[in-house]
Amino acid sequence: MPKFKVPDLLITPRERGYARGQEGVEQILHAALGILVEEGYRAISFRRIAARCGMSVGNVNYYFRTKEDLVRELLDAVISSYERSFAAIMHEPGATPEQRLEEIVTLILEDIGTRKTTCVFPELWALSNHDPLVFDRMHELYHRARVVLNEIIAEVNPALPPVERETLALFMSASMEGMTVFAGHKKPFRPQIGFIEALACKSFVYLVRYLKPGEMSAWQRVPQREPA
Amino acid sequence: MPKFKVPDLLITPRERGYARGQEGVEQILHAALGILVEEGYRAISFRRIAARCGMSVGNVNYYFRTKEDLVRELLDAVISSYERSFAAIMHEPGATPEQRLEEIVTLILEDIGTRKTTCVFPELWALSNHDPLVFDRMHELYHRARVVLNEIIAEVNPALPPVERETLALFMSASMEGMTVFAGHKKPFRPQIGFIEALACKSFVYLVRYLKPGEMSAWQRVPQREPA
DNA sequence: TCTAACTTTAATCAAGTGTCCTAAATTCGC
DNA sequence: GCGAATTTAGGACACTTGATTAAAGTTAGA
Repeated sequence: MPKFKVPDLLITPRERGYARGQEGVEQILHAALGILVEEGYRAISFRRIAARCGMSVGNVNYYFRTKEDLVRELLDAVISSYERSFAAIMHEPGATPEQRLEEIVTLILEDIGTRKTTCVFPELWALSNHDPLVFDRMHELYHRARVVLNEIIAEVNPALPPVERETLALFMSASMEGMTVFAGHKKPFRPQIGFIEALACKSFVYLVRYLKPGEMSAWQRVPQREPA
Repeated sequence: MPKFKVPDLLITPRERGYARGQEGVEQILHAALGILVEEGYRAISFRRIAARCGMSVGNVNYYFRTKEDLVRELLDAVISSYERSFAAIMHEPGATPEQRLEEIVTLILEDIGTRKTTCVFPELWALSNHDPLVFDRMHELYHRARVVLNEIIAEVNPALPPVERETLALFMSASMEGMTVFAGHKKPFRPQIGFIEALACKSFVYLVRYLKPGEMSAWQRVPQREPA
């Protein structure tokens, strides 16, 4: 049903080495992803990866000199895959903004139903609380997602000031991400995803269309103060 | 500004033992929470807890015979605290449904701004993917949150069928939870929380008020099929 | 063929884990 | 203040697991 599907990993080919070697890194990264999905981030180790893809520990370590290298490349492969999907939607010709919005909502809500996404993203969110590198890379991904939403909003409702446009994009993105915990893979509300998708689409389209410039600012009661 | 604030832990007193002992468990649980917040779930260990609250390892082990006991009681103390807050709002007399809805939105969006919540919940979401006990306890919490929302929706829009009411409650809950990653403690959009709160309140109130019975079902295009 | 790329084996070294035990110290109701 | 119940310290046990490396062997492809 969905037009696009996000691939598990987008691995950038190495510039040197045999074809066999490329196969090796891909095996390793897929094994690492498997462990991340099935047992969580902290379970990733050279030993476990080796066991999972029938390699020796030393060989895994040959491809990735340090664990940090490995994890960085793994996250990058996961995240890049999403970025390419967003870019595809953005450059899709001959679709109305509303159609593209519904496409994005469908893409994301279908994607959070996969085991990979349901498991990997909460892991990323938790990690990003302690690891600045993960924090940056993850928010770069979300930024690109919002760029697409922003563009759609600007097309439908050009009078809306940038701050309000961006807040709206953020609201939509966060709403969908939040669904992961409730309507993700094997989650209690996955069966209702049809209702959820419909509600999300309609309420987003309504907001995008009929939100009046300045309205959001007017709603705001007392400005929040930030603690030092 | 918010009427209610969710306490860090709600610890049920033991039935036997000295007062000193009760102090002990509280020290331990607070230390464990601190580690969970600062270093993540996997960092919790008897030794680290002991170090953090100036106790001996043996003593921590005396209060909690196994690590599983400790973690279970910790999560329960965290979660119970929320449940009590929801109950407080539910039984608040003399407030219109809309007022109570705005109160809940404010409570939750303020709460996700605390370091504790921003760190603990993503950890819970990740854990619940692998640990059935965490899964159950966490979804029990969210269920209670939705009960409150459901009641409000039913008051404002009694004609709405239960399924649609529940989907709407879910949508609101998930939208707010999703904000944790973006507008939580030290997250990029925390400063815009005023805008976000306003947008959330207004769009939720709008949905609750003007959603027509059967509308959600009509929007749904093709029913999703579940993979075996 | 011959060299660069791969692969294994085995080992090192370090840190950490939960749990249990004993013996001393302390609470606190009486 | 007595004394039993409770709390504390400290260490020992018995593992598991971790990243990383060195040396030797194998394979691929120009």
